Amino acid sequence: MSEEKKSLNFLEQIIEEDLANGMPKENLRFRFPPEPNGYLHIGHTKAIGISFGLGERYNAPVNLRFDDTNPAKEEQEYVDAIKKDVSWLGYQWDQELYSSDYFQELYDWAVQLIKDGKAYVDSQTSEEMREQKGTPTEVGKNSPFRDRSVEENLDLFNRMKEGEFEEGTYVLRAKIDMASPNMLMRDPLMYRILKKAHHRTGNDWVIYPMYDWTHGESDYLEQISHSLCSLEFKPHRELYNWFRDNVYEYSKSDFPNPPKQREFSRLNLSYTIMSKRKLLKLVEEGIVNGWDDPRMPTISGLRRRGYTPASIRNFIETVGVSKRENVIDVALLEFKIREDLNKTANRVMGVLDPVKVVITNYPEDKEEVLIAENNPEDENSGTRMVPFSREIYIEKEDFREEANKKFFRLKLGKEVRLKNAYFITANSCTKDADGNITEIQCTYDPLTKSGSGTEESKRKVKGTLHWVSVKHAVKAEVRAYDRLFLDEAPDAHKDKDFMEFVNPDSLEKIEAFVEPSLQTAKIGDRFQFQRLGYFNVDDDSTPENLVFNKIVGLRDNWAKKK
RNA sequence: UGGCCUAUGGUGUAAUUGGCAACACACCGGUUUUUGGUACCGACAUUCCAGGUUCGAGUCCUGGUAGGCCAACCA
Repeated sequence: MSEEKKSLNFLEQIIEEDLANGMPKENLRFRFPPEPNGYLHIGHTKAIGISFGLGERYNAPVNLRFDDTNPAKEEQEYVDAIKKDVSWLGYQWDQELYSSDYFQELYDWAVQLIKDGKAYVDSQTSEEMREQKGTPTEVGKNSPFRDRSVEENLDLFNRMKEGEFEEGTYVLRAKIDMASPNMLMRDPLMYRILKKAHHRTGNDWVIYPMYDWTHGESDYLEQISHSLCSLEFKPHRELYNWFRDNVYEYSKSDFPNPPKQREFSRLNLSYTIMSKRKLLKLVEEGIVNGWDDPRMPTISGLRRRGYTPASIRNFIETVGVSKRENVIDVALLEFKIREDLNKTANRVMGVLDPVKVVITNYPEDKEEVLIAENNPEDENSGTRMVPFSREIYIEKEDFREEANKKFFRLKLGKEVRLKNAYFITANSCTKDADGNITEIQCTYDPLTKSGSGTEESKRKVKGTLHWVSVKHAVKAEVRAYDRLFLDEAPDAHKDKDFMEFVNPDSLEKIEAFVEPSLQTAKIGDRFQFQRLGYFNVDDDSTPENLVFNKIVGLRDNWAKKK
């Protein structure tokens, strides 16, 4: 057993240190805590991969906890989508939990804090409170209601809960320090009145706990050992600890293990955006056809596009974890799906931009069935039959009347190999009135049949073309995608809105011809269209109208040099 | 008139914690090839700057500089 020495990332180092300092391994417990207010995207996959990855590494449970404290933005639809996405990625959570499950417990602890003089009801407007809050460089001022008596606070808080007051009239605040250099410690809100139905608790509650109060205590109730989140929550850590330490005093016998929050940098991907709010805008404005549009960086979009869970997990793994701002080149993601599909996707032939080739010395009515290897990378993938006849389609760009030596494809007087078939030589071509080539006349060498073992079939030629027999071709719609944004970092411009960089030509619908074996392809099946790229069968596809998505093109050194 | 965080090739992550800067992607060049794919080989860095400690510094110290986050009854 050769142990590959893999260096630990900083989170693993923290855990190893805790373990070394006496934390029992059984205490390790993690969580992934999405708010069900949108669809998961590739950025979330990093957070998912970190916490679930740690769970796998240390054989520790990982909870899926929905952070559902804002009924105004959350919906069951999102809960369902998130569960589907996490499962699809191949992760199994220990318990499915909801912050809303803890509303009563949270309320009781809040009452306790009030009794201890550590929280108070404020009756100012949000504007007034904002003014008193100060700025990062100026200390804040105490609220005039900061010193209300415990009795009055208790009464008010209870009446808030009972629904006696309108939204915006009262809030519960933690009494900490209005002069703290950390804005979050300047008497943060714990509860606000929200008279909205919650997707799980319905109308049971009209006061809802805020993130900071909820999140840490949910971690605590679940006895999460390491609460991992992204960097922007770093300033929240002080408050996280304040709440945690105060509550700990009330309940350490029931919940002996205080959790700790640690932060890592979130994932950014070039040529796209990673903000639920902005992604929602693309959906709402019809820039894309929904959250699962194959151009979206959402998990559901990537899934529909044809990405495999393995490719995404590999991607996340090689991206790594650190605390510095980063932008990952989308080329790495593309590499990961090619790497996966190269080994697993069967090869087929499809012509996206066809021009007809007539093999003039091939008998009019003759048809033969050729044997084609499904996947040269996989011995067990077998072979399939591909029909051949006198008339075939090839790609327009695979023929030129004349071209230099660097052009390995078909040109007049030159011979190329047809993949799995024969060698052909172009003799002439016909054009329409505009000079477009409409047909190419070739002759074939009958002795060069692929797999026949003849000396002729082993001739070396520079070019091998993919093709589809005209008579047997199956029509299919191919959707080819370009990046959704033309700028490398569309939402990083201070002076420009990300919408300005939307690529108007990110979707191209192509009427293509594919080989007949694809007639029976099922939704989700992935193929390599030889020489073109990887494609999958889209959800819209039917046996009558096949629809393929282009997942990603093959690496193309020729295109680069042109 | 602040607090906190972060600086290693084009990108991202490493560096046995003070000992030959490594891996992957991208880019460039080559070999193989019935995919201009795959595979394989090669090229690609004065570790943000300036001082200091040390036989030895990406790592420690001092001082700068740059970038990020923090003023929602959002999470």
